Amino acid sequence: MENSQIATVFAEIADILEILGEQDNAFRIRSYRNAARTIDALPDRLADLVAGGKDPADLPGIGTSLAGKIHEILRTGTCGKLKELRRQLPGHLPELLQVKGIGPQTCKRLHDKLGIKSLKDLKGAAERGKISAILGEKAQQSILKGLATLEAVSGRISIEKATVAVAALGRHLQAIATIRRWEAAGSCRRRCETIGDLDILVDASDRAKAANDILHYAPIERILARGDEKVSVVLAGGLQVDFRFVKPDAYGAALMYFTGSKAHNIRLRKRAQAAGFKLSEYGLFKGEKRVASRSEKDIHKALTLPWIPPELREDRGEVDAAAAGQLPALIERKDLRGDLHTHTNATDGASTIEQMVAAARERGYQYLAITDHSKSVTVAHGLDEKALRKHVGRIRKAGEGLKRFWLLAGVEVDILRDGRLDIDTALLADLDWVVGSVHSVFEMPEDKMTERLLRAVESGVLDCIGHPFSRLLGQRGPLRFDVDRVFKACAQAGVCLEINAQPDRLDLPDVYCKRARQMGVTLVISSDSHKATGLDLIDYGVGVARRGWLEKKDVLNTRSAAEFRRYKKVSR
DNA sequence: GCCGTTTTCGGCCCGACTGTTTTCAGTCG
Repeated sequence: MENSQIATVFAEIADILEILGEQDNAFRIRSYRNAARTIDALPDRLADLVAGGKDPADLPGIGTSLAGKIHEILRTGTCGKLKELRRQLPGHLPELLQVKGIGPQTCKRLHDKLGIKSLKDLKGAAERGKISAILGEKAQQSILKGLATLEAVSGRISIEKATVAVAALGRHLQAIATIRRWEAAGSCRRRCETIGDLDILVDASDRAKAANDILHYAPIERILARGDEKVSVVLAGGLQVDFRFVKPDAYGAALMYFTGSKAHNIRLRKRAQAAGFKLSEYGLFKGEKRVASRSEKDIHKALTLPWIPPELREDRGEVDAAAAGQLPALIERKDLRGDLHTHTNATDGASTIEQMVAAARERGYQYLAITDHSKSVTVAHGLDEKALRKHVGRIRKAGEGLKRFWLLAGVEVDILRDGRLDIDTALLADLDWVVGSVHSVFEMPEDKMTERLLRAVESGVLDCIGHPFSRLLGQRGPLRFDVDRVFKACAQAGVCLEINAQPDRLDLPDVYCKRARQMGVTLVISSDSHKATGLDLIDYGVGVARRGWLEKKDVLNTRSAAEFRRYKKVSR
């Protein structure tokens, strides 16, 4: 039983209670939502904690009643309260809340007046024009648009696409004379895996003029809202962008507020409140008096906290850690000394060995591992033993003449369905760096997948597991295996876990970085680049590592070539 | 339904935008 499954039960209870709409329930509903959020953000599996004797009521926002329900959910997979509520509200009404503009009240009216029970019903009613009689013509249009958005993208884009969109938008904003300063906040600044919409902070000397100029940005397809404080638009392709106008003397407060996350903001506001302050996007107030607002640092300082890096702001213990002076010194891109997972034109890459080396040296690296695919990955023209031997010869030759640069001859070897590797072990033992990855048979019972990975880890020839969950964001879910057993085996065998920086992978995910570190596993951040310029994608991996609380010392490829050689000598 | 270094009762994060029961409820972030 995963945390998200437990959280979903509580979230659905909250949704149904809200649709049923009994007024005195408002704060009970909030309790269910708080509990769902708390459980979702836990770094460890609640099921394991409870099995280990932990009382769920020790968690913040969870008391005896919810603790009882947690035990019930762990035992039966659901809870009686939810079943009873579902009887009171037949159909799939909570799914209507996914449509932007529909909240619990509207949901209830749609059900009571039109008998709507599901998204499908809603779409039918909207298309036949039945909604306007109840909610008005504008609401009907808004619902149709909301449904289209929901179907089109299911919302989110990769951090890479968002970063590119911000850069393009930035060129437009830069040229507007009335804009003094601007910055992307929100999930983009926190470097989340995927981005729902962009929040852009704008400090302008003349808001009306600035808004007018902003709206001339060619990719804007539709204007959603236009007020004194904010302008919301949708770009071609469906990305929503909210521009927030802020005063320079409240810039820090606004930046903090719009960076989020929501859960982090709530945590911080409660801390402010407990100290007799009020915190909003306009500043930190004591009564009517504003005591801090210009910069984030000012506000953190007034709350007796050090500045908290945006990547940590997820309400995963960062506020308490800050208060205790125990924030990690997060790893930075400039700490990296090499890249340990790259491809060349020998398989599915586009660049030669020499081009990859040149690109690595340009980036100040001291070492680079070439790790092309092995024979099972036929679509990538993977190498068999004979081809690999030849390729390794070429890599070693290319490395011979290099001064102060270590070119490692490696491979990304396939972990077959039974856990064997698809290249002869003797050959693997001769290589400088061996990444083992799963590229096929992703669906397997959890215990079989665990055995598969354990066998690979314990083979004695692997240096690292590549993209350990083999997920593709928005396309393929993560491998299911016993995370604790596999991580523990990695720690014991001295096998690293990779943070693969490809934007559609970002694998290990951030919360598992934290867990792996706690269990004593060494981590590696790799670009998995298929061309020379692709080495820069490693930045997205650094973002994941930072979100996973990692420091320089936790990541192997922050070590100098000399230190890395010493590590290699003792590891296998 | 949860919680407590003023409290076991009486609170619970804060503000903007939209549409229109035109004074505020509903929704969003």
